[in-house]
Amino acid sequence: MKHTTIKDVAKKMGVSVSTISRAFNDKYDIKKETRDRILKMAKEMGYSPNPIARKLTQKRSYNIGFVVPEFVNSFFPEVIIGAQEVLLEEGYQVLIMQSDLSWETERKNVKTLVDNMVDGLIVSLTSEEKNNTYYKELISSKMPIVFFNRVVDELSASKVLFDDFKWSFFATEHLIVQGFIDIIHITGTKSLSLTKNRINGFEAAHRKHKLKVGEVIYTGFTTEDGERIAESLIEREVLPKAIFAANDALAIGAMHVFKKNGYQIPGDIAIVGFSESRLAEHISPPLTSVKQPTHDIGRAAAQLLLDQINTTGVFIPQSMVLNGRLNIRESSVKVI
Amino acid sequence: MKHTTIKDVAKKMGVSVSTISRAFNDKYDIKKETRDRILKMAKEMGYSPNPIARKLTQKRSYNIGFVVPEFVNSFFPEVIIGAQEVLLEEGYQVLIMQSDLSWETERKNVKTLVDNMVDGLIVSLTSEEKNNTYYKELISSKMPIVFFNRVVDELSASKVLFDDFKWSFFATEHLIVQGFIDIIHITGTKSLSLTKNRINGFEAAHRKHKLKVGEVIYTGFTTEDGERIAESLIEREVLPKAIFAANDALAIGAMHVFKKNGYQIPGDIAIVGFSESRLAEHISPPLTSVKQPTHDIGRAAAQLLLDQINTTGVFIPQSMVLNGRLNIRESSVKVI
DNA sequence: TTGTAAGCGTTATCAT
DNA sequence: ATGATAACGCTTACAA
Repeated sequence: MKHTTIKDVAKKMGVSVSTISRAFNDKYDIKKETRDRILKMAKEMGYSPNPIARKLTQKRSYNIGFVVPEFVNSFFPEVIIGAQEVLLEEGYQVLIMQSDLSWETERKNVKTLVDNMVDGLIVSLTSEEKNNTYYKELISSKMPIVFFNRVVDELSASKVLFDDFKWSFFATEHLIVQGFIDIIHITGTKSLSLTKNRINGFEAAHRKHKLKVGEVIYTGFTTEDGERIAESLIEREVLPKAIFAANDALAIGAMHVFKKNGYQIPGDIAIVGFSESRLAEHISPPLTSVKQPTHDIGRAAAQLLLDQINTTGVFIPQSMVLNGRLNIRESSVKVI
Repeated sequence: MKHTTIKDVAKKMGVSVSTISRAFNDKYDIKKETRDRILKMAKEMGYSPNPIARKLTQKRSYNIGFVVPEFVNSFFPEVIIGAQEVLLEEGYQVLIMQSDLSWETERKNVKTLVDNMVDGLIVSLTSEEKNNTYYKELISSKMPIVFFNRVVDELSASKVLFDDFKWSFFATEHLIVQGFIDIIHITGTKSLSLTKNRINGFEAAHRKHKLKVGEVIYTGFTTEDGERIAESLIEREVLPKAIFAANDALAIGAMHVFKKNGYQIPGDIAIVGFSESRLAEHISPPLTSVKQPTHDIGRAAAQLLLDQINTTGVFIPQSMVLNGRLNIRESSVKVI
């Protein structure tokens, strides 16, 4: 089964290749009648323009590249689905690549996508330091690109953001209001600004309530990291009264260890997570967590990207901040 | 920042384009010395061959397409990561597309990937009926392709399988041995053969133990489906003693509803899941489930695909069946 | 309205 | 060992 080419169709119909081409690209003058005839014949012969060849002459590929640091947690898949909804609607296909938390892999992924001439990119960084000059060049080469979740200020591109400071503040304040003092914040990669913002929110809540600012412990972002920290906490003389974790995986890992060691949650220690995962309401006790609007983040990123793609003149990068919600569940509610 | 082309380099170095080309494709005769000189210069100028143009003349793209029905549950992401491990090693990039449980989207995804000239495809079907003739044509057009998880016998391609019958049998037998009789099996899409195989295993275990075969209830594969079924079960006069769910989402949904209505698990009703998810050991009570070797499924699929890609003569499709494990946890252990 | 032919960035065949 | 040039499948001035 050889691929039918434009020439085959042209020959068969006794017209020139350009006529065929025109039939497939509405913008040229072509008699409606002949166009219909060509399209019909093409369908019969199973012909459709080879996108590779098309890309070589044109600019557009109608493919969008989506690069995420990982996708085992449902956060990124949910964002992707949101983006895909609006992109498919507009006739774009979404090519997804995951970086396995490695900036080298991320770099390769972006390169592959760019080489494949995607019309735009939606990216969440693995690192906020490593690929910056690369992205700068990419941006100044006019590649439409939108960052989300893990972004860096320095890059002048559109961004979809979440107010980590604010929601971290609310989450912490919730614990304080419930009467838990002596709260520890466990968080992941130090260098990410979402980490910094969450820490700032954590501290601000303490200051507002005139409390001594709680300890911050750095680790990774996985369940295993949460377990490790909980174990080290248990070895201490006194346990904190509450833990505010920078994501649900961390919270769930810690919770697991505490329960295994006979501690009551929230009785002995209360727990709050962040970026609510699917597990939150199904684990025991149900986990209080900050819900990010994953779906909408994806949709917004896609929209911003389309705006940029469709802008002919100079494009001014936009930043959008989306709103969240604190879902209060049993894990953080003071038992009397 | 225009893209540097082969001509730019050729002109700059005063050699012909073919020499440059040769330098980048080892297989040609070229003096080592000049090749090194060219490669060095190319790097300086930031030149690398344009893969689009390359694809137009060659066959290979060194891209592999990966199509999954969904990826919110961690099953597919884990498989992808496994496959990516071996593929990246071999210099391939992995383009992922998700079909959103729609066979139309799946069809478009595969087409996009094929149009982009991927060297091979790894696919898990959304439906076992819908795209068959399409895949048949694809296969007979010599596109290397490996199916996994959701496959159809009819298609003669390599497959990575899991012995659903066997593990369903074991899971059911475990419940029987624990003393639970009156077991109900809830399962998803009727038309999938993995569904049928799991049902067969469920029934075979009953027959082996000379028990009346339990009821089978069809629904979808989501947490919400599990919740709905549990509710309808509660409305009945008598509750079954145990539930064997065809996946963890279903099990967890059902569990959630039972707990909310005050039923003890496993006291009032025992539960077993399938395709162990991350949640299994973190929910309460921890869920007994059949663990599939997700990682290895991915690796095996990738290996099979590479074998096919690297076979010059006729390729004989291979099928691999991977082994699982029944992780017994609290949710299915008889309380005395 | 349609055809001719140059060009997109490579690789591959044939000379030299 | 290297250079010229056709070819890959398509788009797009430019002509007709």
